[in-house]
Amino acid sequence: MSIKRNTEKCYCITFRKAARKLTAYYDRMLLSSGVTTAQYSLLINLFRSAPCSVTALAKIMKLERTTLIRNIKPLIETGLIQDLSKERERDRQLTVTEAGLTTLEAAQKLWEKAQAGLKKHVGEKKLEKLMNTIADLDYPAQG
Amino acid sequence: MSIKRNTEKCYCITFRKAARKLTAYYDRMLLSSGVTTAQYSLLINLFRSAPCSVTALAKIMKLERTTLIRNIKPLIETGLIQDLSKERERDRQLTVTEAGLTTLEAAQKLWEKAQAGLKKHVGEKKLEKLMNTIADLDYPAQG
DNA sequence: TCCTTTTTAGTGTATATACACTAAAATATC
DNA sequence: GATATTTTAGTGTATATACACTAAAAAGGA
Repeated sequence: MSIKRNTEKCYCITFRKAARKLTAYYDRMLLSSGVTTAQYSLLINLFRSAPCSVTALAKIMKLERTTLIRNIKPLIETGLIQDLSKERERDRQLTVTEAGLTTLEAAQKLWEKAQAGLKKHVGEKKLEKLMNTIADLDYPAQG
Repeated sequence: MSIKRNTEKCYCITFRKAARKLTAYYDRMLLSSGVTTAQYSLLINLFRSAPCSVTALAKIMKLERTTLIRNIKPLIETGLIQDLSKERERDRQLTVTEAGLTTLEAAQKLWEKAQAGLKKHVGEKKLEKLMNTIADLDYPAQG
């Protein structure tokens, strides 16, 4: 049994914590719109591509399709998204509803404030550099 | 109704995606140990501080206490963690079990490989810089 | 046309996360 | 010592995520 007590910081955990903090900031900013940051992302992406199937939207958003199905659910229930496809039709035709557009408009304004606030706080150059770095990151297949 | 179709990339969403990818890489690396990266993190942190209450561990890990309670559950069920506190005692006394230590030892070796693999792939300097940047990030309170 | 393959959607189950709330134990205060 | 306050744990509920699997529709090929 030889377990090291002191190890370097875990890159993964550090990253996850930062992502949570950042999410909390954005969610706080979007609070009055009634949607979360993930939901805003879903709405704006659907808005751009509607009418759109779940699979197509998942590809656009680079999200697991089954995750998207789950994320869409509360938005359909609250009437922000609707499915125009017919009974027994395979491809869904998701669109943003009128109510969804109203929400989206409000959320976008808040989101812009969030982006601007972050830029101001962190520094745009630093932020851009950071984003470019992490967006390009890919990982070893096996290690 | 004025919703912008083309906006800059969302810093939050970009970050979340990167965190998911990174997590997938670490989880893949730890697969044969039987624990996820988050569970490894929990185990090693508890190992360092045991016996330890939920609240204390949450502070150490900078995690929501109620989140930790939920994360601990499967580890108690699979016998990797145990609670030595007595009936009706308030403070929990969480410790890593023998089985937990065995798992932890294996997981730590894999985790080290994951860290090393990432360093090699991304470049240690770049990675360190990135981590320092994101660890220090804090966010506007209101925007 | 019939059969096979591919595509699409969805469910079951699980981890990870957090907020609001309750319950109870421990501590402080009078 | 009795009461008020603080601390600790835990549950209810919800979003976010992903893997394994099933079902059914659509497309392709013989």
